[in-house]
Amino acid sequence: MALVRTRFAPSPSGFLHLGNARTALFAFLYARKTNGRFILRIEDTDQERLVPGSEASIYEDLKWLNLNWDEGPDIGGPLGPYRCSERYDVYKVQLKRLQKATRVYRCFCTTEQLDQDRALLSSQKKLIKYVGRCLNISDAESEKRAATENFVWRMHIPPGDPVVVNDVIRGKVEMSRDVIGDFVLGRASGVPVFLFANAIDDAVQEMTHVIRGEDHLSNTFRQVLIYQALGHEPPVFVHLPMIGSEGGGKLSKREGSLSIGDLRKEGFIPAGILNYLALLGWSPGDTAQTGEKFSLKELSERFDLERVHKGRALFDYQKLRFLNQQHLNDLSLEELAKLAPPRKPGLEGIWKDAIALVRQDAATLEELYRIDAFLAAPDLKSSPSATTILKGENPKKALQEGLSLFEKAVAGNQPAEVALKESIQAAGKTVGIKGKDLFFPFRVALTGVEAGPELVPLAKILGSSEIISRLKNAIEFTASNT
RNA sequence: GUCCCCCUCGUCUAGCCCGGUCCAGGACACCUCCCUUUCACGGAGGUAACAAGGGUUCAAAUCCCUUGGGGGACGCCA
Repeated sequence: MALVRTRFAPSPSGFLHLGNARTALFAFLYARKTNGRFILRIEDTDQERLVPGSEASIYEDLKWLNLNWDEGPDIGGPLGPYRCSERYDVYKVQLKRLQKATRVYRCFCTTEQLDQDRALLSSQKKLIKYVGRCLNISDAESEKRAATENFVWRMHIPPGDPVVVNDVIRGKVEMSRDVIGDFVLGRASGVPVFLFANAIDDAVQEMTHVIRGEDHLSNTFRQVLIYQALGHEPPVFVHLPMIGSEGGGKLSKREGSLSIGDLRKEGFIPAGILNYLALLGWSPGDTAQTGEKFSLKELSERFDLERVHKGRALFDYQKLRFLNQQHLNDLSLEELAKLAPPRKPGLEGIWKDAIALVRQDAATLEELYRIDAFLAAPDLKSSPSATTILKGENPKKALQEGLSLFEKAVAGNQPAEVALKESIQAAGKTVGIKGKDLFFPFRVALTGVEAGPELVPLAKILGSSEIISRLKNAIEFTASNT
């Protein structure tokens, strides 16, 4: 079997989104699985929609995800260039070939005319396609008008057998020729439209598998017609189901958090995102036995096109979080600290110990920074927990007793964490309280809240003088909190 | 409107091709309990689905048809 070549062909008109990223992932996985090649091609034929910087950000996001390509605009390759805007001469040559093989004619219709045509057809509840106004203009007249008028090249589709697309996921799909209108291949300037450039590039760059979103399925019939006219064997088509948003609608740009860049900012890591994405529309089939956690390497080994779903899948933030957490658990404290370094000065020395206290809770790197709230002294006045817990005689007495015991203990060179634990227990005995009645006042006094990391390890990080200061503050607070 | 595609728990899915082992299995979320002097983590349970209706068959989630619902396409966007 020939070497598998798959490609990811984004247009540099925005950032890499989840849907795109999954398409890239599947193309990548299939190439890796088959020891083939994964190619990146930038489809920048529409200069108007080009967003400066987006090409660079696509590279960055793909690299961050570890979806590395074997050929591409930045690294070159044997069948380049890999940026459509640098391939206009290729399209011109192929357009000439196509003109010899089939009817390709100039269309002088204006945008306004075409809009009117479509509006009319729509109101008549008819099939919307090109009405064929310019189809019968003679070659001589066409030539003449081309000198002064703007035009596009259209490929004529005469009646004939239905066009067949063999799709790995959907099977054999047919479309009648008469619903396919004469479509545009390119502008007078030589700039092709997507449909044409894309088909040509896939053919010329010897792609064996075209893996892309289902939204391209209806384009595929036109592209097959181009392949047939040119005498190219069409690639194997793989149209992936779409991803829908949590509410069931489109996964659109308005859901800003769904771009890879934003997910990265939210503290998701590549392994988690990739794992989640792979399971969106595909399943290895035996997850009841194996579980659902897979590394990129495992995915590369297990992936297959046959098990890709037909129906669309809805994005589920919770599950993304869950899988991200699973992969976060694999990271050592060193790695975590490197990926999520302290944001406040002076924390470098204790940072690893600090994040160790919250890593169990954290589904994202960002959630590691919850520890910051405990590292800073609490503002008891604005804490609802302090107002309710640090009330009455017992908590006050316990804190006072605890503080004095703690001060003695640390003066005797006892480590802060040991001193705190023993002081709390001793204070409880003296005052005659235990359990939550005893520990909650101390927890709230030290952190301001009732829920948080374990107190004793936290004490070790905070150090004795900080604890003393917080306890004093809390005692002071109890006096005013009546 | 026309064409194409799709439809198993709330969500992701296994099973469907090759009907019986499925009064449908797993995971996320949710609920309960255990662990825990907090929250979480972890552990043990639980609620919850074959879109509907017709066929075919001894037997249908699995095969066929119809209806319904959803998505995509119909650009000098990709």
